[in-house]
Amino acid sequence: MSKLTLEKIAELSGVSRSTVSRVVRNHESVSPNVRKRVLGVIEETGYQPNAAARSLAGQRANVIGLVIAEPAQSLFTDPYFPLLIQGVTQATNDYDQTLTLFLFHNHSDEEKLSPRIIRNQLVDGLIVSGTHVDDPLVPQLIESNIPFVLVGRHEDPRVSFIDVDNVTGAQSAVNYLIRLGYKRIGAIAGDLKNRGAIDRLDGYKRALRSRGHRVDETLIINGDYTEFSGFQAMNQLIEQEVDAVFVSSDGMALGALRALSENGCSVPHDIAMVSFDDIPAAMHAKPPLTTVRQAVRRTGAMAVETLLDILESGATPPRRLALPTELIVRSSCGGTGG
Amino acid sequence: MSKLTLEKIAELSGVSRSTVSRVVRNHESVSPNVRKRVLGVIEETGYQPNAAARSLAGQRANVIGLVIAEPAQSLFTDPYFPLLIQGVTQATNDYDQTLTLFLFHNHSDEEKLSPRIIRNQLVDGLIVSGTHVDDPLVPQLIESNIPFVLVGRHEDPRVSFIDVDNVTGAQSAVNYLIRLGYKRIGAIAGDLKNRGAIDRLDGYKRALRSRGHRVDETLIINGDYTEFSGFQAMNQLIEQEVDAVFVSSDGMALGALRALSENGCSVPHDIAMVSFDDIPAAMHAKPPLTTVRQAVRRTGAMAVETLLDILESGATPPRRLALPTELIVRSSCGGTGG
DNA sequence: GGAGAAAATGGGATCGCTCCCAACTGGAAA
DNA sequence: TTTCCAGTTGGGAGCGATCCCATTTTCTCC
Repeated sequence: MSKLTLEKIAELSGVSRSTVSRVVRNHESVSPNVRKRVLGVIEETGYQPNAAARSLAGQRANVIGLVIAEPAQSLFTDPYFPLLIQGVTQATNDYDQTLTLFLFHNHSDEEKLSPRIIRNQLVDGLIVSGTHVDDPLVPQLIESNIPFVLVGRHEDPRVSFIDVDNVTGAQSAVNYLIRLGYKRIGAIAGDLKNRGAIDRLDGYKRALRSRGHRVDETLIINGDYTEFSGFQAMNQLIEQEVDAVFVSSDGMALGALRALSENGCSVPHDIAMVSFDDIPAAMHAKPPLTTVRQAVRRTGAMAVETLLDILESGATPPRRLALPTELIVRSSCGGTGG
Repeated sequence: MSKLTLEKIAELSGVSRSTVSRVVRNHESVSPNVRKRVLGVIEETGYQPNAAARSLAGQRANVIGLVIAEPAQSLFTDPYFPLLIQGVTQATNDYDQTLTLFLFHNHSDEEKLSPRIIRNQLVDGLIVSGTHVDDPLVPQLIESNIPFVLVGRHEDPRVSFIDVDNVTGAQSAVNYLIRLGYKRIGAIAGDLKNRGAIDRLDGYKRALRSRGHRVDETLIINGDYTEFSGFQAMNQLIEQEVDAVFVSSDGMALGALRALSENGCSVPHDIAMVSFDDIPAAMHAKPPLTTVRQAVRRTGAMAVETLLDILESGATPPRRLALPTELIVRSSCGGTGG
């Protein structure tokens, strides 16, 4: 079949190019019967507007970009990004947007790709996740005037973001441990280049302080969100004789559990554990993990909705949202969960 | 800064639009000193060609699409797709291509998206994964003449694909069990709408037959690649008093391991296990899994390379590649692995 | 040194759409 | 009936590249 263009549809329905365009965009006034006729032809022929021409001529391409600026180690270890991608694609499908994925595997990718992303005009706007604190990408994006939504909060007041309330979530988890009577509560933190990891650790500290406990830095071990780093960190913590641990992600908690079991420690009998994320595997761990649930898919979908809103109504005022978390009680702390 | 176009670069370097275009595309003849001058201006200004204009005017947009036609249940349970995405993005970054991601969450997505993908001219070509046997998408793509590479083999001789040699891989795994002396070997299959799952089961059967064993259909349980389905399937198999199991994916093997441990069966003492994939968690399972490694990232990268080759040299003859697998011996079968 | 070929360069036409303004329509008001 | 205006409709002018052909420059060789 020959290539379908606006012009061809116009010809077939006996109107002009402009009118067909108006019908397709569903804008401005077109008389009902002309509209119906044109829609009929479009339906029949299966016409789809050419995206490239569209974005060349007008301002919108209906393409949004998802940037994952993570050096990607945990990309497959941890289901966070897959879930985020799911949420984002779900929403882009619903809103008839096309998704372009930019995944930085290392710094040179970042340097190579970011100018392209910014000046290419391939995308109408961007959803940006996995950035580190002080990531140079964010200021670059601000300066370039490209509309974008960050996943995770940011200090700059001009930035729109969707955040998960990590501080409060972590705080509630640690409060729960304190309430159950644990005294010597360690923490396994995530990669502290990461805003979320910082906030979770901050929540841990706040909970301790607000209940009159001292924060003992020797009880805080840094990991990097991988299962293995959780394993290593837990092995260090065991020597500190903690009676409970707050682990910043379920993925690391799984590693921590493995370390404990290899050392003959029973959970929660010898050491209690709370973690963060509520990934599917958390429920099936041994013992099932008490963990702070964050709605990752929801976050992705919200990011898309927020970006589309910005695209339609402008970037000011910046949209700043914090999604709540929920403590899912299972048996890894003893207590109510059984 | 005002918008950078070819014309502007031309002006700045004192040549014509066409010449700059030739420099950018790195085609045809341009005298060395002019080329150098133009490249200098491009470097200075940070010019990036407008992708939309490019694809409108020429034939290539340097955008390739990745279609994941999986109703996405296992998308985050199993690291297969994340790894594939990694491999693909790695390669698209290396080859200066942009990646557009199409994720079908359900059938209505597929129906809605596939015409758009095909006629939109958004992408130069497609990498298609997660399709079922008899998926209507494949014939549609063939008919539409859009260049594409399938991940996983396909009967139609016109289709180019990158396959993993699932039959041989499964066969070697089951042969290994047989060699170790196991007699009553069960199987937990993947979703049999899936070519790979069929092939793995086929490999299992071939191995049995080639060693003179009978295939007992009551020892074959179907799962769907999720951890939970592995758990359920194993619970059924226990009653069949098997002494070994071939599990079609590590994700299901993890569930099977859980079922066994809950039933007080020790691995490999009471029941031996081999599985497929060699995901990162396989190494950390208890006991570490003997499993067939498939190079998923490599598959993704190969798919990109193959597609680019097709884009450059035409789709005929179809490219058909099978990647080898490797049996990684750990301790879940007893035997050499310790 | 000049003819002819090859290499380098320039500019018009074009891709398929949106934007904008002009022109046409028909009904209400004068 | 004429005038006016809102509601429609049509078509020209780009958007920023590529492609192709025409033109100019440079090289080669007799």
